[in-house]
Formats: sequence, structure tokens, C-alpha cells
Amino acid sequence: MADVNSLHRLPVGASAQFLREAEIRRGIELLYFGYSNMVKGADVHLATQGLGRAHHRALYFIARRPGMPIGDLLALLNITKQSLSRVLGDLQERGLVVQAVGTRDRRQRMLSLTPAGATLETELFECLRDGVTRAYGHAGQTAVTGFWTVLTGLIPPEDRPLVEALQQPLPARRTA
Amino acid sequence: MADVNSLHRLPVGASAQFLREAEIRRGIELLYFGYSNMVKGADVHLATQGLGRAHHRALYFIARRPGMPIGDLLALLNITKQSLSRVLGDLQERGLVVQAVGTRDRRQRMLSLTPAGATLETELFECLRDGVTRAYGHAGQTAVTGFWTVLTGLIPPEDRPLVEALQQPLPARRTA
DNA sequence: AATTTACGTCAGCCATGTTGACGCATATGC
DNA sequence: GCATATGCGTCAACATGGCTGACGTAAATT
Repeated sequence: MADVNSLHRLPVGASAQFLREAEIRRGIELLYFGYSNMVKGADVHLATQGLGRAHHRALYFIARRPGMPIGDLLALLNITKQSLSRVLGDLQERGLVVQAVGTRDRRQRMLSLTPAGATLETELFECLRDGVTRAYGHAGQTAVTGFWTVLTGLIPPEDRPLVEALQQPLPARRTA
Repeated sequence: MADVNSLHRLPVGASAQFLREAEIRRGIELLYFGYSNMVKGADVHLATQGLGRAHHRALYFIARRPGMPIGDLLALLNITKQSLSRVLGDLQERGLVVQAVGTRDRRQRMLSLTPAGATLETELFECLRDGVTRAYGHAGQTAVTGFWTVLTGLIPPEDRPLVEALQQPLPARRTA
């Protein structure tokens, strides 16, 4: 390989290759640092409650799809049921999450947040929200759309329905 | 709060609020799933070598900034020196990384990859690259730029120089 | 000469993932 | 109706990769 500083001496193909590598590394790095920084604030808040990031993930998805059965949550988190059971046990002990027997299928356990759980989830969401809102605001709508497009492209097509299902509107609920 | 299904009945402010929350949750979720999927392939390859994600991160940054001292790597990884020392120990045992006494400051330990380390890092990079290349390709250049912009916005301004320094061209090296 | 800095190291702990095995209640298919 | 499959719970053991605290040593700085 030629000197990295002598791009003008590289054949066109190699130059394009080099630029592509730089752009890919940039994406990898920004994704890593962006994700790390996004969750940093939530981690601090979680620590004050004696909880960790794993608890947050469960809390987050249960908030997002109340009534979700265990199996669906396992599919989203992509961990073993043994790992999840420890996390859910902690959350139930603390009165943040409750289970109900499934209506359609009585083997299922439908998960939902208690009011205390919903409160904590909201606080944690706000930790993430502040950073994301700032980033969206400075970047503008076009950039945000591109951000979504690239990230969606990183998800294998067969897994996309799972993620997109999270964005469907929830069935009507009454909170008043 | 009104029924989520009846947006037309919401006051304008509440509607905008709701849309903003949906967009933020979408970003959070895509960032989580996008990152998870990006590193999935590399994790498999690492496992065949008896290494983990932590080893990959060290390897990655050393490849990116050869000659980087320990302290700089610590700042990038944001972990304790005790954690890093376990990881670096593994990598040195396996002959993937070497240290050299600093030239300007003899207290520093400059890290670099051995040829075997560089080979492994290249293989791991290719695992990530395939997914990122596909995502970039389907999304297009405008989307990629937006992707970078939003992610950069997630990084606190005071930390950005650290990340941007990674993207500076390397000092000339001879590999021929 | 005193202090600070960059790094190494020992020891123990915690969070969160893993595998494997087994049990029970319910749903489903023949 | 009975066999089988599915959804979930649980016990036990282990791996990875973080953490804190304490202490040491060489080299740079003041």
C-alpha cells in the first residue's frame, strides 16, 4: 500500500477504497460514541436506584408495548430467559412491573408497568430525550430522516418488522 | 391525556409533543438495534478466537491510532486502567499488541498492533464494514451525512475533539 | 529535592450475559 | 382423549467486563 499521505499517487480504485474505509470507520465510531453518550445520563439515574442498563431496557420496552408477553420481550432483547428473569424479578420486587395471565393464551404472562414503574420510565426517557432533542434540533429534519434511514439499513430485513411494530400506535387506553 | 388514536382531537401543543416523543423513541430504538446488529457479526468472529467485545474495542482504536499511549486509549474507552489492563494483557499474551517506551515521554507506553493483530483487526473491520456499506448504499450520501450529523450532535461538544482526532489522516507510514 | 504524572498490579466485588437441566400448565393436533 | 409442543419458571454453575481501593515505580516537572 502507498503512503496514506500521497493520495494523488494512488490509482483511482484504491483512492475510492480508501475514502470508503474512512467513511465506514467514521460511522462505526460515531455510532459507538453516540450510543454511549446517549445512555450515559440514564445510567447515572439508574445507579441511584440500584438498577442497571439491563433493567432500563426491559422497562423501556414494557412501557412501549404494555401487555407484551415475555416471549416478545425476549425476542427484542435477544438474551436468554434466565438473564431476563433476574431482571424482571428485580423490577417486580421493587413494584415497578406486574404480570397478568394472558387472555388469549393463559400460558402467556402479559407485562406492564405499575404507576411507579411508569414514573421511573418517564424519568429515564427524559434523560435520553434531552440529548436526542438537542441532536435533532441542531441537525434538522433532513438529517434526522437520513439518520433513521441508515440505522434501519443496519438492521437485517427479517428483523425490521419487530422493530417497526414498536412504532405502531398503541391501542386506545384511558388515563383520565 | 386523550386517546392516542384520536390525534385530531388533541390540542396542537399536545399533538406536537406527542409527535416529538414518537420521533425520539424511534431514534433511541434504531440506535439501539442498529448498534447491536452492526457488532453482531464481529462478536461471532471474536468468540472463535476466545476474545470479547472489549478486546475488539482496544484493537480497533490501536489500529486507528498506532502509537497511541495508554492514557489516550483510556480516555476513548472511558473505563478504568484496571479494566483495560486485563484486556491489553490478553492481547499482548496472544501476540496481537505490543508496547514501546514513549520517545517524547519515557513514562508513556505507545501501543501498536503486530502483523497478527493487524490481520485480526482487518477481519473484524470487515464484519462491521459489510453491514455499514449496505446501509450506506441503500440510504444514499445525503442520508449518510444526516446520520453523521445527528450522531455528532449526541456527543457533548467538549468530547468531540477526541472523536474527531480519530479521523485525522495518519502520519505517513511505510508498509511496502 | 519534592511533587506530579503515567503506568503496573494485587485483590475483591458486581452486573449481566451464557449453558444445561428439569418442571408445570396450557394449547394444539391427531 | 392423549401425545406433543409451547410458554414460562427455576436451580446451578460459569464467563465477561465493568468497578473500587490500595500500593509501587519510574520519569517528568517545578
